[in-house]
Amino acid sequence: MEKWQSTILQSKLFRGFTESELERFLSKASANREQYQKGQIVANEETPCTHIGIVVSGVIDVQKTYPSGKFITINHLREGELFGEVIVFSDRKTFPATLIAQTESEVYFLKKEEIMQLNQEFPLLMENFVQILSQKILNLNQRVKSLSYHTLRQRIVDYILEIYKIQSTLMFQLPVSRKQMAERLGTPRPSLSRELAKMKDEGLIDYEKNSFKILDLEQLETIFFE
Amino acid sequence: MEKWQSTILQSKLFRGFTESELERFLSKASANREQYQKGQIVANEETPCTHIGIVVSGVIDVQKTYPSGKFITINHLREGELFGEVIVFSDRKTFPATLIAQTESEVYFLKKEEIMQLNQEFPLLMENFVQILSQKILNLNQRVKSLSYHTLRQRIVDYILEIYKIQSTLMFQLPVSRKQMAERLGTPRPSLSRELAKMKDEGLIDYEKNSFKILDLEQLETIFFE
DNA sequence: AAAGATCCGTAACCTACGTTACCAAAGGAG
DNA sequence: CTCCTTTGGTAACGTAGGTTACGGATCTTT
Repeated sequence: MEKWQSTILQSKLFRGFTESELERFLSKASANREQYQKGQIVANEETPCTHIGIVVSGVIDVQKTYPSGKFITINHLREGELFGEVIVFSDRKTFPATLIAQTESEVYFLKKEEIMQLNQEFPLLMENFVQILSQKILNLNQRVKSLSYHTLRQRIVDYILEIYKIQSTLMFQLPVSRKQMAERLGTPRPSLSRELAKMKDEGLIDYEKNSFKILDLEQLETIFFE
Repeated sequence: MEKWQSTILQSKLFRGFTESELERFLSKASANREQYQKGQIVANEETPCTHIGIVVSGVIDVQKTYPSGKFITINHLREGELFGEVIVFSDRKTFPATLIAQTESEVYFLKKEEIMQLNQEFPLLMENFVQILSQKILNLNQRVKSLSYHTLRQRIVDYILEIYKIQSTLMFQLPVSRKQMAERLGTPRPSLSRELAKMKDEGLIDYEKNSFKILDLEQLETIFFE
């Protein structure tokens, strides 16, 4: 089995495939590999997207362009990673960002229609595909949730209640340092300290070092409604 | 064609199906409709999710429960709406929230395995399914983007640049009132006025009533990097 | 044990921006 | 035209929380 094939085998799209299954699949799909030089455009923003791509080798940058022409790199795609999987089957049929080879790269392309066709013979492919999308949604939901809190205290309470749910006890050890906790909550450490102190003052929680205790669960939850 | 069937036909999952196709589909799938009284639980939080549900009649509330037992209703599912579609194929196999009938309701269930099987004969089903997920991701991305801005000015600039992209001119008419714009940006109107005035002061933009003019595009974009 | 280095809490300061209030301009309705 | 409602600008105030600085505690290295 060639190297590019084993790379593809490791992508989430082919999870669970055996080597022979993959080879059988590849023999039925149209051979569609492309090479890119460093700096070469793989796909331009607003360009139609008709294939899913799997990075076989190299690194591909995802760049968002601003009206003035400046851009920022918002992601790096490495070996085995996918792109276009969200776009091909959506209403919006064009790339939301530019893909550009950061190093010399190779990409395997899989046409939308082929995925649908080969589906019968390789149901696992579609199952993987759907799972990739589902997982993405769950992650985004999580992200939206934490971004939706508009006060630091809400994020703190959310975090504390999460631990409470896992450990099922009102007294628990904080599994991380203050510094880590602050990072996780996306706030500077002094702000976290201050807010925790305030909450202790108000009798909502108590703590000493990393031993925490929830004093007023009901009250804690009310802050989500503010 | 019975009423419940035409309701299902209007759900996104069966978009593009003809009546006869749907009937053929339903005859091959296991008949799986359930009735619920008002207040009856359709699915409990943290309970395994093995089916996709389509609301045939009535309204079903989606409720998130807090540790203390209190809950909030985060969504209402009406006729033709889906649930479980994100969960069935993901790692997390359990419901993230409780489903409870707000009125007397009926639900059509479609087993995960059946979707995969009937896939060959009804490829449109899977295509619709994938499209539903894709669309959801795009919406969530949009949501994350706008939530990610942590200053009012960033949201304002994002909004202005959006109009600029559409109209492709540095001078344009604002298509909405200040009040509407403020709502869209999720900020009180006085805050918006103040910030706009500040930006005019700083020479970034100019405006008079609803006639806007971008004076320093480069400078405007830099605020995304702060 | 001494000397850094890292972690944590506290306090002072400052900025963004929500809130409220008030007034002017604009648009309808009589 | 007058009266009233809606819309928009401005200013004063309050608060959350980011920023910086510092001092004490804990941990590590030699």
